[in-house]
Amino acid sequence: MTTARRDTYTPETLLTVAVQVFNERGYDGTSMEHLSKAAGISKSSIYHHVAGKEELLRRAVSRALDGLFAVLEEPGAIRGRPVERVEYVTRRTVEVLLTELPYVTLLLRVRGNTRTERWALERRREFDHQVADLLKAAAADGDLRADVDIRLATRLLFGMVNSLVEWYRPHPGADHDADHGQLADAVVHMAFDGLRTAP
Amino acid sequence: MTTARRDTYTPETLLTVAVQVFNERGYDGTSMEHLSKAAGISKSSIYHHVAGKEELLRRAVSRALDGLFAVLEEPGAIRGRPVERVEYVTRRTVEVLLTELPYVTLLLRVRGNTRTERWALERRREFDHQVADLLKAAAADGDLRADVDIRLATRLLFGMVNSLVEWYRPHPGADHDADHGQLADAVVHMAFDGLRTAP
DNA sequence: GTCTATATTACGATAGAC
DNA sequence: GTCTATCGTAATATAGAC
Repeated sequence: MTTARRDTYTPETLLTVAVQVFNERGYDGTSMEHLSKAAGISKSSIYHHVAGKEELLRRAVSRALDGLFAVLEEPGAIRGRPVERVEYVTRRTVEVLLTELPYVTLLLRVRGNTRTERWALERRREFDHQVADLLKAAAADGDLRADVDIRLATRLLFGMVNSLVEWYRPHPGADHDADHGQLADAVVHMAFDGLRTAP
Repeated sequence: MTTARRDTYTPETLLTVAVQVFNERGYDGTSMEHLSKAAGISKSSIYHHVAGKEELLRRAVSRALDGLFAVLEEPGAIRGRPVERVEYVTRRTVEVLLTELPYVTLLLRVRGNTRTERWALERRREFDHQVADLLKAAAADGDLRADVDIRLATRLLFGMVNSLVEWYRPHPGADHDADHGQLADAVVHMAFDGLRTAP
């Protein structure tokens, strides 16, 4: 395949740089000047690769959404008891979030000012809705505490999962898959079993 | 005291309008033009009340931080077993977050591009650190599951709590105190006891 | 593919009249 | 306290040379 070293940009490699800057400064707080400095090429050179700032945003959130929706198609998400499927989806969502960290981070910070942003928000809602349906089925099976409001539980669960983007940073030179798996386990454990010793 | 109706702005009443727009469009995505439209006065009139955009941000995040830090001074946060103090602080943090919703929302979205933003981030970290210390003490007492990493648990707990700003909207004409209390109960219950039926 | 130069618009903030 | 008019700067994006 291609070697890692590249001395000319493609839309893909440029995206890597752009998403990092977007996440540091915020999308609206990032100018094409900021991007050009970070990429080490001039502003006009960026326009040679992409149509503009919003295309970079669209590519980034698309990648994040594709990763998340793919989880819902995996065998573990469509077979078995609902409660097991929910746990599977939660675990895999954490893993995708960590693997595609910069892209998901950007997705979760979108506000809705442009058409692209509103489209992203809509697809996010659709994902959340599908997981909420799974939780509902698990509750109907009696596998979740009866006093839990499902809509609320879904939101708190995602709140916990999504908050990972606020602090997680990959460990240099570590086994990322193992790292992500452990973190996913911790999230699932806390969400479903709680923090307390003796319930 | 003063009547609710005001036909001229004060820094306080202007802040109410500004924070709402900031939360809808993002701070960086909000121009003085946007603010002037929302407030129904001209841009230059805004400068009569406040020094500029950043002062509005500073006032807003200060209010949020003051509310949060005040929780740590309450009797329930400084007396009793650590595990009870953690639960108390969690519950009260939720309540303050809901009572001061627009201000805390803005605080939680600050990126660090200006001096004001970096100051806000620093104070937030300090608050988180103090709660982490409480959790640590609760774990030392054996009141939290032994396999839980405290640093991680703190982050997930705050992730869950802070995510409320992403979807909670006050119910018009409802008893807000009761509403907030119920939500706080649900959050504490999920965090400490989990979602599952039979652990 | 990358550059310099520039068009054009939007932004934060100020001046000064009323 | 609010306005219109405007300044200076920084933004997105394009033109055209190399």
